[in-house]
Amino acid sequence: MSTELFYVVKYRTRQRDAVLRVVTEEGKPLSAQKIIERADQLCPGIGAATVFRTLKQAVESGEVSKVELPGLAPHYEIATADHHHFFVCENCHELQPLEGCLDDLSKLLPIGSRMKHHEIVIFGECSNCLER
Amino acid sequence: MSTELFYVVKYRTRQRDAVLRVVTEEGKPLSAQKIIERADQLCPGIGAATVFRTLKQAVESGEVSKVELPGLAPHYEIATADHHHFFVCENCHELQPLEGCLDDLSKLLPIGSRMKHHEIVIFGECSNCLER
DNA sequence: ATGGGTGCAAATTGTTTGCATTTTA
DNA sequence: TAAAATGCAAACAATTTGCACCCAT
Repeated sequence: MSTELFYVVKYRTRQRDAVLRVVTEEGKPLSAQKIIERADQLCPGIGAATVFRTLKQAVESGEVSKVELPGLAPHYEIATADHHHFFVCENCHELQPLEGCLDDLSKLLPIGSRMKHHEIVIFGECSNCLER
Repeated sequence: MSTELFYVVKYRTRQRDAVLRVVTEEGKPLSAQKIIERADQLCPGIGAATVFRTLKQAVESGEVSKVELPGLAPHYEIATADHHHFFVCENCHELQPLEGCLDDLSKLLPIGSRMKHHEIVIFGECSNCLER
């Protein structure tokens, strides 16, 4: 009986959990397509709509951050408290979080405008790709 | 005769010229949709396909730069020699070119990777929107 | 039996492509 | 008359939505 209840509870949350597990375990932002692909491995037959719905809700609840970078589809990562930017490998298209930031951005700001936030992206080739 | 020839020559380049004229005259990057809209005013009935084709060719020839920013559709501007970034107003979604840049980006770079280029984007509210 | 979660398929949006026609040289 | 440009409509990719259904409470 208790095992049956356990199974039932697991079933109820299986799909949405799979999505969040994928996002959590990766440690770096993933595109929706990658998340769908991996969630489908954990949970075969999961619909893309479910993945998108789950991501949207998780972003709204603050559990997940939507990472938007130039020229790339939106990526998703588990929300963290720290402020960070990304390195984008132009070869393999993987992202790497960067530590630290530059703080003198305001000197670039147009007169009369107010800065709310900013984005810094470094493009190049990652160590993995350079080794080959 | 000569007037007829003149007319013919003008006709031949009307559509593609309209696209480049729109991009040139604006002085800041425009989205494809905005370009289509304005080109259609200059040159009613112009097809979206022609606009996209023209933009693609102009980018390939180096005449126009494709500007990709986080969360925005690609924008297009007349290519310039100088390196610059953009301010994005989150209210009206207009872009403003920024002067200057930050030069110590490499300190953020992951070990073993090579930087090819970078992007800095400042989001906020522009002076126009703040005044109201 | 009520309501949230789900998959499917249709709708949407933005862009690209194929193709027949027009225009140009 | 051969090559380039054009418009239309179909194709496309990524995401969203409508809807009927399943399943837990």
